[in-house]
Amino acid sequence: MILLSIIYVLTPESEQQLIQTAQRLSGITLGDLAAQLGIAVPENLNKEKGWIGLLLERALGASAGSKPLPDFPELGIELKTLPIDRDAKVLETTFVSVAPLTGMSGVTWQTSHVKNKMAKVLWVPIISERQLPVAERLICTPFLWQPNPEEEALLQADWQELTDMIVLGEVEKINGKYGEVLQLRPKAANSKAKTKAFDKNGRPFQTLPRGFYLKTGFTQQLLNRHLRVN
DNA sequence: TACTGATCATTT
DNA sequence: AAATGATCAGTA
Repeated sequence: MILLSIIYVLTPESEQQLIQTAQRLSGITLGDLAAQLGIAVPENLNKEKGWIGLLLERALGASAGSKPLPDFPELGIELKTLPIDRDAKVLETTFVSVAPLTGMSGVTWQTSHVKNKMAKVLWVPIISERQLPVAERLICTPFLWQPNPEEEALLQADWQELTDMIVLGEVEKINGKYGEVLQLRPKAANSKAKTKAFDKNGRPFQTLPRGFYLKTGFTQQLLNRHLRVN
């Protein structure tokens, strides 16, 4: 008798189906998953930092490519892997979206990329300690999250503060310390990458592209809630 | 050891 | 160049 593959290669047709498939991945290693998908596992992630995210996208049937859409457009769900250690401590910040530095007149929280990306997220925690070989890293129980009013208020406040600074031409004054739960940091190929922004006199200049990231304390709380529930 | 700034691959 | 997927790694 042949075991049914736990791998889902077609796009899920419902939220429940997606969650069910994700749940069936929990408890298996990245090496096992990659083998079933016929994908080679890198020695480390130095040159393939997004490898785990792409692996999970394929396993769950996310729409391929780098389109400006949620991973599961029909379901309005974004997929995020969450690196944790064996004690369920979050190890990294979570990239949300690139930060527009121009053409933001009229942009509000309601229409922001941050709000829309974080509207509904399927989090897949991965025990991903650096010392652990990539193939041995372990997929944990996924959970679907929608920001509650308090969480959304936190995100909105930080987004507003950071966006206001950008609009005022103070983007280069921003560092990772700003924001309680959401920060603005470089998001680029290297420190020489440039994109257009405006200075405080409204004059265009070239600066490092930035992105919004969720701080680890925030994602840690989301995870803790679900650990208590489960 | 936590955190911020730097960096890597791929696709459009 | 900008979007997708993130983690690396030096230093405070």
